[in-house]
Amino acid sequence: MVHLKLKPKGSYSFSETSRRLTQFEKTAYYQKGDILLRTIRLVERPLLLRLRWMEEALQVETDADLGAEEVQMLERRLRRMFSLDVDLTPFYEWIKQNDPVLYPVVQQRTGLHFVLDADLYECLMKTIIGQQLNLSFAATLINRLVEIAGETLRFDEQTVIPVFPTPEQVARLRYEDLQALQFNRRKAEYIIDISRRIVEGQLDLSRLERFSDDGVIEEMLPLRGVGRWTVECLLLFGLGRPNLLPAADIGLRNAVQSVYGYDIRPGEEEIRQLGERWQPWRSYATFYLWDWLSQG
DNA sequence: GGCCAGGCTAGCA
DNA sequence: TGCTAGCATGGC
Repeated sequence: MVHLKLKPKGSYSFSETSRRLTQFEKTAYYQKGDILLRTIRLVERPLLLRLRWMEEALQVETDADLGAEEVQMLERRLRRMFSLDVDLTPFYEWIKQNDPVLYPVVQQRTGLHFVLDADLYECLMKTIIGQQLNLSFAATLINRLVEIAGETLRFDEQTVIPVFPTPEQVARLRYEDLQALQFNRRKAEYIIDISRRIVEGQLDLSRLERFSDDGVIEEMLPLRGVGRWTVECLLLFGLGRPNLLPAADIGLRNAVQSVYGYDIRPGEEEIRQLGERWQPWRSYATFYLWDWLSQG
């Protein structure tokens, strides 16, 4: 058994951060009392993690038998997933000085951090599925894909937790399998075709870590099913880039309209202009506005 | 019932 | 180069 105790840098609110995972996203995380269950793959190997917040740290347990190197790898992965090394103090100071309208929205959520997906493949698949759908239906479809293609790990007698499928597992599906789950034909093709490209070695997502934001956009945009918004989500929820502004996103535009009191919904260009004052924290400004939107 | 969802592609001018 | 129908369904 492995037990990690991961302390965050700066002010970190686990209740704010995890609230989104169980109430809002409704995929990947499962609540068992005060424990949060999550499966991830550590070098292909599926692990069931038990997470909880105690003594101002993220406490992580798994029954898996891991070597010292794997434990280190797991620790790095989790620090990154939960943004434990992102100190938001300068962000709060910056918004206080530069954006009095956004400041109350930010202040209400002090300590709220991004939770990244477990890996880039999972993030890409979820984002493509979520294109243009309302979030609850998107979650339904994601759960159906996980169920049809992935394996499961057992937590206790009654509780079995699914593991997000590998590209190999999704590549084996037929388009019709996903259509039967109420995916539209084209979305079924995007998901399976991209998975097959990864399996065949034509697409290597791990290379993206080293690219600039624009480099990632340039690399990913030619893929069928991947538009600008999808890459922006990959940069936010897969790579954790801090200064990304998905200016065309309908949710961000709606939130800006309400918070800043615009008569009509602002366009992409207006969002870009407004976003200038959030530099170099545009990802977190966006994230807090999204959260404001889903919370009211 | 109608319109909109944290879009994207293909087809057309 | 720029515009738009169609997608598959849930939620309001």
